[in-house]
Amino acid sequence: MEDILPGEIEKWQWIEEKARIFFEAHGFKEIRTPILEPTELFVRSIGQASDIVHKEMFSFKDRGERDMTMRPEMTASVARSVIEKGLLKTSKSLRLYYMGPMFRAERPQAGRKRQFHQIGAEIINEKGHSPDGDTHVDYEIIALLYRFLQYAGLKNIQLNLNDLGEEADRAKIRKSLSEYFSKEKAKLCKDCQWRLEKNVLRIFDCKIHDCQPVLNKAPWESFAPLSNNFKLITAKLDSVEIPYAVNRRLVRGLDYYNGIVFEITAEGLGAQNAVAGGGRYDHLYKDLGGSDTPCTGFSIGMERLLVALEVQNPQIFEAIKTHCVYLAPFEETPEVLKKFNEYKLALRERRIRVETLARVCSLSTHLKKANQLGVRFVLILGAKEIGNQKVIVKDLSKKGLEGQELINQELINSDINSVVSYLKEKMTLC
RNA sequence: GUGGGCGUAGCUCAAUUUGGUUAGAGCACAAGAUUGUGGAUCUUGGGGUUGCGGGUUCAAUUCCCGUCGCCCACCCCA
Repeated sequence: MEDILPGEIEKWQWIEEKARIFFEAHGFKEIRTPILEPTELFVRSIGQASDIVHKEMFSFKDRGERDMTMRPEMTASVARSVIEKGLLKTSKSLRLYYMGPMFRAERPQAGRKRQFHQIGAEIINEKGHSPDGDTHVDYEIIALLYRFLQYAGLKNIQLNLNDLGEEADRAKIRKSLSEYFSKEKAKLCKDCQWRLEKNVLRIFDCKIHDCQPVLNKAPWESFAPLSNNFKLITAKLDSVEIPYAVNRRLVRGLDYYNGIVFEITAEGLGAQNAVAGGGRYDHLYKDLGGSDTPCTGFSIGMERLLVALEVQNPQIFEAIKTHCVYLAPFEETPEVLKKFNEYKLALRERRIRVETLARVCSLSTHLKKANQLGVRFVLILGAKEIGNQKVIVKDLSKKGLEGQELINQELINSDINSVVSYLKEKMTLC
């Protein structure tokens, strides 16, 4: 588990702000639930046989001997909360988003932490408009995820889709797959033989070389051809030019998924290249004691998203620098010090971050300091400026005297708002 | 849960092969050269329980045992 320190936290604040703006604009409301839940919640939702439940949860008994678990994902917690608080009694459907820490006790690896963070969204009990039915909601959640990642600045987004089949057919599909793999059992690795007993779909995740021929020859298509709904969804994605690939071997490790599932991968993440994943889960609410509630949702790994963004474009977080002004008074006259304090106060009152050295020192020392602090703009203030009724705004991103501008100081005195808005405009332009 | 690798200054590493003086360097940090224009250079300075515990030895960063942590991959997921 990791500390997130100043210098790094700005990136997190940046992506969190983007997420809030984006999801609120799409009609989603934030939900926050406790990190601790009864273990039973995750066993019933994610599934007893899943890797997450049987070997990756931080679980313990509390003082009342209750079995508690630190949440390994958020969908089950959201469902629990919606059912418990009766949110669907006062509104027919819900659009919720969340962000926060999740916990899985795995062996660490590139792009994998035991405490990691997710941003996710769920569309709950929203029926699509006929004649497309629920497929419109599936399309919307996929498009939402895709557009958000674009908005965050991610490039080369690879979207993979699969259709796990309609509920009515699921038992049949599993049975058929089990029959097929049982015949080939001798050719499968130990893990796959275990999966055959516990959860046959997961066999498709196997990367062992010797298993591949058997997996590739699995007659998926004859048992579970792509449904009409799936075709409707891909047609919609085609129409808005969201590229995707159909991957019949994409199965997910959380048992509550049915119907369409999806995953997004990005480059630069090592072996753990999945940035986001999700899908339809129509039976979770009923399994947890609620009523029949069709749902779909996704979650994004924040650590992986930040890594991918930085790998693709190392300059992407530079913009964070611009929201700050350095004040450089370098002559110790009463007039300079008085002006210095006026500017400092005025800027801070307008919530512009101001950096400065506590003591008066040479201009070159000030500039050096401003540069170290990663500040973009410097307000230069000396006796000459006082005399000229001007102040110098220096843009450090430009070399030499190129990025300097003079502002009439009377303007600043008579209307501080105009100076602040001048600076704010400069900052947002960056 | 499985396999491999690594723990020495804030960071990246050297010294360990063959045990031997005060554990070094670069970067970063602090002060100055430098009181009107930054990222450079030079000088000086502060920084270490060599992951932790035990053992062998006159002597352990170095050898042995244990332990903890981290990294990479598998499994699986974000």
